[in-house]
Amino acid sequence: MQRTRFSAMRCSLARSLDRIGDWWTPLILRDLFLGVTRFDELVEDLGLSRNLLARRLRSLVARGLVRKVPYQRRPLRHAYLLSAAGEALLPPLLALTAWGDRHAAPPGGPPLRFRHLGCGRDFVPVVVCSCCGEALEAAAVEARPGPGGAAARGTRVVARRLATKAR
Amino acid sequence: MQRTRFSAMRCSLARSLDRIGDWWTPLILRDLFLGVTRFDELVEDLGLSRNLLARRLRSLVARGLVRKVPYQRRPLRHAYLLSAAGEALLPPLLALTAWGDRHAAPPGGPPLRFRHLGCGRDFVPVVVCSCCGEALEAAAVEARPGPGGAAARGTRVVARRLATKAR
DNA sequence: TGAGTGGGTTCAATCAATGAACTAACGAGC
DNA sequence: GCTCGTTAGTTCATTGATTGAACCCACTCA
Repeated sequence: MQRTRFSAMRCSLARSLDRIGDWWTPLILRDLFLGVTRFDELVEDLGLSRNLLARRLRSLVARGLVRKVPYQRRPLRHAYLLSAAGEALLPPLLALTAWGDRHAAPPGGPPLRFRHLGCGRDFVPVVVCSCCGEALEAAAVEARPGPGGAAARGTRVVARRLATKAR
Repeated sequence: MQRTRFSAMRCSLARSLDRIGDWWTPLILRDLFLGVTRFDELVEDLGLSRNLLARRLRSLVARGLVRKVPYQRRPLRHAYLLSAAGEALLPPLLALTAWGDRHAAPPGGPPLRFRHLGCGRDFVPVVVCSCCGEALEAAAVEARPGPGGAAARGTRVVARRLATKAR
């Protein structure tokens, strides 16, 4: 009767959520990106229990999203830094943040702004098509079966549904 | 001792997670987008308890991400459809899915492919800068304080850290 | 009248999160 | 040598969330 894990599902969103879908995990990753990288800083910033933070960090390190790196010796102390895979999560999380700015904004406007060092300006993240560069909208996206598809838990009905337009 | 809600945090990522961060919720939204829109279909596809699905759908409808729409009368039956705000979540979720394809791929390759009806080709979602159109990378993004920022829970340390580079 | 369908609710058992208290290694100062 | 302060955790009881099974109800069709 353990909580259902998503890792076995034949769906990349489920497999992403298996890595970062736990309560607090995306906020921990955000803090690591923002430079809040030490255990006690994370506890103070987020206000979560030390207990849970330790467990989440262990899991993130084990899955290769975070590295535990010493920032001083004598006494030995560690900071938690994003790995390459962890940094690759930033753009999706930024896109989610932008959704929050638009559809769940806190009083007073966006709490954080982001500047792109490439062009030097404040920006909004936009998700575009890799082929034509156009901004994506739900109505213009069609799902089709991929090579790794299967009718496992999480795609039982979806697999049937997609098979019809397999082409 | 209730589970910490993220809604009061002065951080748009936290406020997004307050809406869709619950266990199962992003997968429910994915299924609605893929056309799995009825209660029993969702139960069969995902394998979650009817109990929990009912609670999640109620919450999504209450928050305006999903609409409950009759698809037949006699007997009256409802389908759950994405609202405009719910559809706006698709691009961020697609970006997260693409991360899963790269960094947590299931055996056999991507389970789903997506086609952009704008250009007619299969694509990968890319998160770009709204100003220059360049693909975003963590190293080229700098966070700065916004108008709605504050040192509440979730941004205690972050707010201090950002104040130094306020200008 | 009886079975079937779709869409839920109720309930007990177990897992996960919370918050407080505790541990431990080390250095600094007296 | 001894105590105090830092940093980074661990342990534990309490409460909340998830699970899976069983049940309910309105409605239709044979």
